[in-house]
Amino acid sequence: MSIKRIPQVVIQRLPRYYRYLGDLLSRGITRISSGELSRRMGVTASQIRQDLNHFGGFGQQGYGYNVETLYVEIGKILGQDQEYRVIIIGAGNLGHAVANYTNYKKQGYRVMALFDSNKELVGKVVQDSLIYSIEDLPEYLREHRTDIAVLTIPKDGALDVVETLVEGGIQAIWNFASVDVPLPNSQVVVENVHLSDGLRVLTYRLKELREQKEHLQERGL
Amino acid sequence: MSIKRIPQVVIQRLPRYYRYLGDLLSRGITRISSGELSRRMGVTASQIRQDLNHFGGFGQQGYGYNVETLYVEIGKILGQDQEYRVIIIGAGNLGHAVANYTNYKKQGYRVMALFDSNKELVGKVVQDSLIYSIEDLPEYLREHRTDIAVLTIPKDGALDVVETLVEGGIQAIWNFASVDVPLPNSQVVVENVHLSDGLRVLTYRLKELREQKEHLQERGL
DNA sequence: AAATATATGTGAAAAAAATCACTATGCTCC
DNA sequence: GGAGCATAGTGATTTTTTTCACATATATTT
Repeated sequence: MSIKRIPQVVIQRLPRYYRYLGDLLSRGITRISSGELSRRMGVTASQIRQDLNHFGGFGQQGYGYNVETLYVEIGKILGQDQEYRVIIIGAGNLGHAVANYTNYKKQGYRVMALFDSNKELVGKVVQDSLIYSIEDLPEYLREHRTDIAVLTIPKDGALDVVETLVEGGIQAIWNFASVDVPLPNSQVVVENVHLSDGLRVLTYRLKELREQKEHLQERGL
Repeated sequence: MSIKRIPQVVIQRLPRYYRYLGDLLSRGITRISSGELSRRMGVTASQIRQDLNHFGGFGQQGYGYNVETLYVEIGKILGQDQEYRVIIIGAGNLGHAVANYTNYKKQGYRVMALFDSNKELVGKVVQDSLIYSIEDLPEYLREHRTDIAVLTIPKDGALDVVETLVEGGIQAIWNFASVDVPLPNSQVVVENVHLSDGLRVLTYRLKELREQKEHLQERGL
């Protein structure tokens, strides 16, 4: 109902709700209350209700939420009611992993092609998709409508590839190259993934945990 | 100086500062001001200064920050002054990718072994590390001090493996299995990675972008 | 059919995070 | 070595996010 902008933090929480609801759905659970969902997810019920309310009332007082309805509605918000054509630039292990992962269980993403600069890989097939030479990318983009490009290449060539992609009309880039891709212009959206960031946060918390332990030991516990 | 707890959001931003500083360092830039760094990173200078101040004054008025000092200091905060022994559970594409990625350029992480349930992979070598049978995991853990376990397996067996890991004394789990691992107890830290969450946020923003475009077209622009 | 229990939606309050704006310090250049 | 400039550190303010708490609506039970 509201014209008010949806806060970014809320958007970032939606995929997690979506996962949990999908899980409930596959287990045959048809109804869920914010309280029960909050217990399972480890967040507050209040936050769940407030988040969902940004998009309108999906629930019913005294009853809760219908799992399927809520799942579908959040899916729509996230754009999961459409199919996206995906290409993957970089057919190394990570490219393969993403190809597997993305095609998995028909989630609305279709990997159409992979590209690599290694001539030995060109012509091979991954998950029903062909690996092309990176040199064929401009031509491919001219001939095939493509929604999302995934970058699973080392950082060195990454920004050049981005230029090619943007010139070829790509509107969304999922970037795993270890370099931040700045927004080339307002006609493109970019999601920069830095796996190592998560690993470093983990290390921080491990350090913290160990320090805590030491403190306890010092006090003879 | 402070005993005050560091906000989680600040911790999550540190790895990004760390990356940018590492990049500056490798390009021979020895000094940087919060203003200049803010321009490069696309955040406010104020936020940078405030974030860093949680850990004490690393800068100097009228000069800025010494890139190397700041890099090293943030590294220490993140626990990058130590080496971590890593094992990878799941030697598929993602496991391989993480093995490559984690060992890269001697970043303080050493991949010691991989484990897989596929007998055909057992005995092979990835990045100087041997692939073991998953059945050997308990024994391995008894004999080798290990800091971090990475889970790159499908979600089905994931929680069982976590149990084995925790019983074996693992304190940190970096989980790529498509299921949230709840904190088994307060002696373990877990970082759940859901690649698809980022993809869905990207899709949301792509949808938004396209809707915006449509609106503009309707108004004849 | 009434009574009771449940659980949403939401305005208000509280807490957290980000930004502002200024002070004081040390650098740089003349 | 002094003047002016640049910039960190930081208290105050603003904005954003989260949580609280309750009125209302629906379901369920007796």
